[in-house]
Amino acid sequence: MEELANRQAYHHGDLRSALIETGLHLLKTKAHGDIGLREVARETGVSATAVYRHFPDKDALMRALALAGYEKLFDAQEAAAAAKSSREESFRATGQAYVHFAVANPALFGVMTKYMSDAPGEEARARAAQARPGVSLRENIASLLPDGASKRAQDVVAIQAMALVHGLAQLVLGGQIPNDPDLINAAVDQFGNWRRVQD
Amino acid sequence: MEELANRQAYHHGDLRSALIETGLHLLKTKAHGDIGLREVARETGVSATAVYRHFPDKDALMRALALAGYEKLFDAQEAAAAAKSSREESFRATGQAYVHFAVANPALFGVMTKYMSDAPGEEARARAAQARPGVSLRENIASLLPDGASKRAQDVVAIQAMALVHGLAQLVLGGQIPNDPDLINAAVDQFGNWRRVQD
DNA sequence: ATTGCTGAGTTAACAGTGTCAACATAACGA
DNA sequence: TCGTTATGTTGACACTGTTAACTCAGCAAT
Repeated sequence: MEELANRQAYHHGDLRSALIETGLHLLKTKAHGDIGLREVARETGVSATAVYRHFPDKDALMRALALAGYEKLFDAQEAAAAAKSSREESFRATGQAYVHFAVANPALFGVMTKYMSDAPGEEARARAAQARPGVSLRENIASLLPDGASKRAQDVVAIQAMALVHGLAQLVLGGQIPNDPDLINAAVDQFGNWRRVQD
Repeated sequence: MEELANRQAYHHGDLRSALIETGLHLLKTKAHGDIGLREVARETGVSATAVYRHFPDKDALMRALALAGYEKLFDAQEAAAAAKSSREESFRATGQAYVHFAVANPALFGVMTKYMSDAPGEEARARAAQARPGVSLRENIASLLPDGASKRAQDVVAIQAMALVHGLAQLVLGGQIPNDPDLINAAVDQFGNWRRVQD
């Protein structure tokens, strides 16, 4: 029986990975709305309480999914920036990649923002992964500033860049601004323009 | 008995208002996390199913709360902008008011973004109220553009302004950037600077 | 090899949720 | 005064996250 085989497989410890995998799969097809602990357990072909052998509670499972999402997002940003040569083009690519990732994976992005926010005693790896997309933007934008720019100026510009792409993503997902790639890209691009003339 | 008096009062039709009121009260004290239909009914001193005489389902109740929130936000923006004289100062004030409102009412703001997004067949009043804060920003920012600015340029700048303030709010609430009013205000202010030099 | 322990899964149950159906009753117009 | 209708009620259903008690595979040590 394949069930027996699966159960034996899970017994070696890859149930945790399997849960995350089906979780990501569910989020890919959901588009909107939350995902349930029982739902992912059921879809994995395992009892609901089996989840608790690998995660202390639902939040922990969702944070693991969020972590996987942030890693995917970071990969997408790197891939987008790799093709570009200039620093400015790299910044634009990473920013646009952020928004496009959110639009392409709305449910996953929702989980990322909902469960990764303010992670209290999370492991260092998780916090690092979450911060990476922001750091990515931060480095690219900092390289565009004048050499003598103050740390304060760098902070402000970095925060603006993060807020711009995060806000764009959220507004498009919320339907408050149309999902028009040209418009989105223009909004990101002109931020780069701004930086060049700024103080 | 006050209970009897309340029930009689509700019978005249102000239960709907009462539910919204206690809902807003609950959101004020919650800080984080969702609110429940049964919870607000219980707190109002009424049975859970009574809610269904005034709202078709939980989503409708939450959208009503979101609507009330948007109206409050708009009032806060107007109050902040009223004191200012120049258009540029008005824009800054409305933008900062947006972020500060979100930080001051995190749970309510969460409901606004979660339930007001993509309202399908909502009444015109609701959509209008939701759009008002954005319109507020839009008008203020448009007035800063050169007279001959294309509609496209206006759209892009308006979207950037909305994304900036919305993103700032979300990032502060998520703990991804520190809740430092000076930093936030600086981020909003320098967006105004940018506009002035832009093409 | 048997024994016993531990890790990883199971079922059963509990509190809580949103929602529906059936019932009660207050308020008002004929 | 008497229905009718709007506005409440209780009871139930399916679902959720979570806990407790149980089963049992697989490995370590005698």
